[in-house]
Amino acid sequence: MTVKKRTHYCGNLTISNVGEEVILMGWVNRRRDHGGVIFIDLRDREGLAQIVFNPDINPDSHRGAHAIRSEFVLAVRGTVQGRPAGMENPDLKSGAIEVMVTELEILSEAKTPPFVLNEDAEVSETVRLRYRYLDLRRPEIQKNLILRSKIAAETRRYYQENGFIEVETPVLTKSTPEGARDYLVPSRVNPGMFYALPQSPQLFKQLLMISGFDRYYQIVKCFRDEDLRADRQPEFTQIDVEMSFIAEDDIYRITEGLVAHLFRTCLNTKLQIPFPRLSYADAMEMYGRDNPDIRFALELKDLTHIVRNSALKVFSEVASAGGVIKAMKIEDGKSLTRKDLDGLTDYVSTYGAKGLAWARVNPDGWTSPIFKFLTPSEVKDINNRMDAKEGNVIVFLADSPSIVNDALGNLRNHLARKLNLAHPRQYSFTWVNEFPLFEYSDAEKRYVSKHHPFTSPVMEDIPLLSTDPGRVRARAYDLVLNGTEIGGGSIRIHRQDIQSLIFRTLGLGDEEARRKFGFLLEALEYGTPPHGGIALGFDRLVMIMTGVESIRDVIAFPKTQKATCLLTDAPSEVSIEQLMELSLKIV
RNA sequence: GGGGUCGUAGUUAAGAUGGUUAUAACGCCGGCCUGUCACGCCGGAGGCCGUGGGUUCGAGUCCCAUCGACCCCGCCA
Repeated sequence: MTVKKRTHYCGNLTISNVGEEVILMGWVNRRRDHGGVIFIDLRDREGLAQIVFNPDINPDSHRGAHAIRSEFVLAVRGTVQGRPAGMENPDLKSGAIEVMVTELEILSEAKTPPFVLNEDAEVSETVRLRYRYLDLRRPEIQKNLILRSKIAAETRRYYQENGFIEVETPVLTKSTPEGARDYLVPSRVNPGMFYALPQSPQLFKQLLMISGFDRYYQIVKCFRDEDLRADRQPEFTQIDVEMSFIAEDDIYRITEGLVAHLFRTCLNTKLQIPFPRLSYADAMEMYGRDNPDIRFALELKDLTHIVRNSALKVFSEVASAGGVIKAMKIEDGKSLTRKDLDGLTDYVSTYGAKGLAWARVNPDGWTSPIFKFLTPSEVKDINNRMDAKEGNVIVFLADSPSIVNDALGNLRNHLARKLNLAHPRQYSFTWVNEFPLFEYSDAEKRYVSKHHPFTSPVMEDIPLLSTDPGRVRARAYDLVLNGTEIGGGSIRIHRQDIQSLIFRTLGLGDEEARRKFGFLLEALEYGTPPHGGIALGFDRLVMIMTGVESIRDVIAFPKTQKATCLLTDAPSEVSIEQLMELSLKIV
């Protein structure tokens, strides 16, 4: 056989290659047999090229081409020629040319694939994941992973050029309390002992600052044994960053620079930096969530002061019980039918809301189930507060602050999707900061860190640690893109005494703190620079940059919602010998 | 742990109120076809209706359980 070495990618051939003899290797995307001439679309990662088998030109190859089926792997030698006039295919990058085959070698035959993968045929995800290696042949998926690779490469380039050092941290490490459930790995040489897979390299990057690396980054796998969602996998990737001798602004600036660099180099999109900043309190007040999508307005307005003494009991009773009444104005209320409005009540019920009131604004009042319970002045005050005009719809929710914010904050996103208020190709970033340091856990009956226990409190709030921990603000910040938290970080505690104070507030005794984090507390005593950092959710960033809805579409071999792999069938049982070697017994 | 949607040829789906042999499209196989590109035309094969139980003279269809996929709540410092 004389066919030897590939000379070109199929998808890269253009009119400029006409006349050249080329050797292509790739998969059969589709075969069109006309009895005489046979056309095959040959596919590789760069695209398609039409190759032609003509009995008059090369009878041998033409005979061989009869046996060819979908997904066979071929090597062909041939000459690039311009297509006859009128035969060009404008849908194909290489549509102006074709390759007249002079020599064919079938490198590999293929079983008929379980699903057609050469067009956007809809296939269930179960089948796709079962045969992921075939699914990954589809250009749409390849495109995502190729962009992911580029984003990773540009991330490394950016941090390298800005004086950051990539350091790898252990995957087998120590289980720590607080935070997500750990994945555990038994130690054979230490029976009864376990490593944990890292939820993030948090402590290691702080130790690296103590070691004097000054600027660290890493693109790193993290593991959290929690339930999955459309944007959550048990193993995921972070862009992890830490810097010494800095404050919040330094993190903001370097991170804005990264994101702008990535969008410019990978999407050819110019971002407006610096990004706007929003306090946690303002975000909750205006948007009901700490990760607001600010591509659209739909702001929440507090009406509690207006309806506190209303004859409408749901309002007055909630207000006197310490709850709030908030409302949202939908500009184009006419697009919502009565049925739609009732549907919104169902929607908010998943967030614990017991009901949702609505009002259509007319010139002479409202069309609303609650209209007759409100005084004309209450209606007028609400209209003024909401800046309501004819044709608007106002929705109201009365409940505890957390339910109102949760329900309306999610309803806000829901409505934006339903009414197409958010442009998919618009990228609206915002920083959210001044988070509370702690939140009270009803389940554990104690304060827990909202970010993590190494987050520095705002200095002037330190006295509150002993009197009112819930009011202590953290030097923490999240980066939010189009309503998704794509990153978060903080300025860390660099003093051992304050770190101990925080542990105590969390209900962690000195002895326990020593046992769990002794190495960090000790390290803090050996000269620790002020430091802080951030971690960006790499998969989520790639999701938004590729425009896909599922994190599984940017991960080559993702897990199902039950955290299994349909391809490898992991997790699976292990032999009794393996268990014995690890001193493990299944309970 | 909880709520919801779904499961029928290889794939995607249709199968009112239970009733002969379970449909269609694409794919697959065979034949014809020398300019197609979602090629076309003719013919054909292909099914434990996710699984197990129940109701019934009779179940793809009704009931119960169970398995699996997806979305959501809780959870995710």
